[in-house]
Amino acid sequence: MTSVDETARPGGRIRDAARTKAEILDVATQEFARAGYDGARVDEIAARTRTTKRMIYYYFGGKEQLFTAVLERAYGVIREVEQELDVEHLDPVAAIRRLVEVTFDHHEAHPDFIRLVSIENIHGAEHIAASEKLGRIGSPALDVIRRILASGQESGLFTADVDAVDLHAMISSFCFFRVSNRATFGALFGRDLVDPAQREHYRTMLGDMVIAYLTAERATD
Amino acid sequence: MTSVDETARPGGRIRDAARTKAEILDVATQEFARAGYDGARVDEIAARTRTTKRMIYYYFGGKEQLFTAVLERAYGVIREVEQELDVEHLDPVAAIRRLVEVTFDHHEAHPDFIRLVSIENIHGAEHIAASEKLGRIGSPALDVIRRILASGQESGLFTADVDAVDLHAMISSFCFFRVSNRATFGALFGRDLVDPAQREHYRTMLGDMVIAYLTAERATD
DNA sequence: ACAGTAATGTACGAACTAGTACGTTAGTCA
DNA sequence: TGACTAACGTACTAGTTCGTACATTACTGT
Repeated sequence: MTSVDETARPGGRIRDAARTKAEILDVATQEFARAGYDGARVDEIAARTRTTKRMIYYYFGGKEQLFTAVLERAYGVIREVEQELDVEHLDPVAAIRRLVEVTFDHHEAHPDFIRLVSIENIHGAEHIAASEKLGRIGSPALDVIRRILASGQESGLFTADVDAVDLHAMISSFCFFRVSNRATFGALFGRDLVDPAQREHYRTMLGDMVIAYLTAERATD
Repeated sequence: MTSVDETARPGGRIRDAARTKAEILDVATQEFARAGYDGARVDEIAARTRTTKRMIYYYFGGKEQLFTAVLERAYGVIREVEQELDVEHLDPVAAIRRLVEVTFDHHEAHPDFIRLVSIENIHGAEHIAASEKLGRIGSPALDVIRRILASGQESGLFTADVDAVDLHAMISSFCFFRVSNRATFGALFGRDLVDPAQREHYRTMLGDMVIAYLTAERATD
C-alpha cells in the first residue's frame, strides 16, 4: 500500500523530478514518524516509492539530509496555517480562543509532524540547527499573539503581563502533549487523549484555561 | 568517563550481581536517552560499563527487555516522589501549587526520564504494554489530585468541575514539554525553556494558570 | 535529427550490530 | 575442602543497512 498510487506506467518509466521528490518526501515522512530517525530504513522508504533508493541519494544526498527536508516541509505546513490566521476583527478573548483552536486542530490533524518534532528533540535539534530554512524562523503565530496580547492589555481585559513566547509555549505544550504522549498516557491511565468523543472537551478546556489565566485577578506585587 | 567509578579492582574481578545490574541500567538509561531506542548501541552500553555485553544478555535477555527495565526503573522514581507528596494539611490552592511544583521539579531534574518517555511514545508504548510492572499502574499523583479537587469543590473554592486525569494531563503537559521540546523550541524561538534564570518564572506561571482555571468564574450552562 | 544532460535503475560492498557458543572463575554450602 | 553454580569474559557470526560505482534511458534545445 503505497501512499501515492496514481496512473501506473504501462511500459517505460516516466520522468518527473518534482513528483519523484514529493513522493520520496511523503513516504519518508511516514517512515521517520513511524520508527524514529535511526529506526527508519532508507531501503524501506525506497521500496514504498515508485522510484529507487538511488533517487533518494540523487535528490537529497543522504538519510540525514532527507530527514532535514522532511522536517522543513512539515514546519512549512504549520507556518502556512498560522499565516492564514485572521483574528484582527475579533475581540482579544475570542482571538485567543481562535488561536488555541487553530493550534489544537493542526496538532491533532498532523500526528506525523508531532512525531517528527519529538524525534528531532531526541537528537538535540541538530537538523534544525543545520538547516538554512529552519534556523530561528520563529512562527507567524508569535506575531499574532503579540498583537492580541497588546490589544487585550490595552483594553484592560487581560490582567496578566504575559510574554508572547511564553503563552505560545503554554498553548503548544498541551496541544503537543496530547498527541505526542498519547501512547504512554493511554497505557498508564487508560485514557485516550485523542479520543474523538473527548475532542471538544479538551479543545474547550484549554481555551478556558488560557483565558482564565489571562483575565484572572492578580495579587499585587 | 563511566558513570560509576568506585574502587578499581586491583587484580581479579569482583562478583556483585546487584551492582552489575544497576550499573548496566545506569549506563543504558543514559545511552537510550542520548540516542533513542534504535540509535542506542548495546556495544556502547557494555563498553561504558565495568562488565561486558554478555552480562546484558545474561541479566536482561536482550536490548528490548533492557529498555523495558530502564523504563520501569525510571517510572518507579517518579512514583516514589509522588507517593511522598503530603498535602493533606494544606488548603486546596496551596495543595495544587505544591503538586505543580513537585511535578515541575521532578521533570526538570530528570531529563533522561522525559527522553525515555518520548522514545517510548515514538514506539507506541509497546514496552509499557508488555511490562507487568507498568501496565495500568496509573500514578499516585492521581489520588492526591482527586482528594484536593474534592476538597476544593466542597469548600466552594474551586468553581470548575474538573476531572483528575485531565488536570494531571494539563500539569504534566507543560512540565513535560518544557524539557522534551527544549531543543527545537530553543532552535526556533531562541529561548531556553530550561534556563535556570527563568525557572521560578515558569514554575510560578504554571501554578498561576492552573489556579486561575480552577477558581475562575464559569459561564452557567 | 541528434547531442547533451537530467533522471533513473541495478548490483554490489564495507561497515556495523544484535545476539550467541563456548570457555572460565569466584563465591558458597555441605 | 571440594564440588556446585552463579557470575563473568572472549571471540565470533549471521544478517542488516547506508551508501555508491556503473550503466542506461527519457527529455530538451538547437
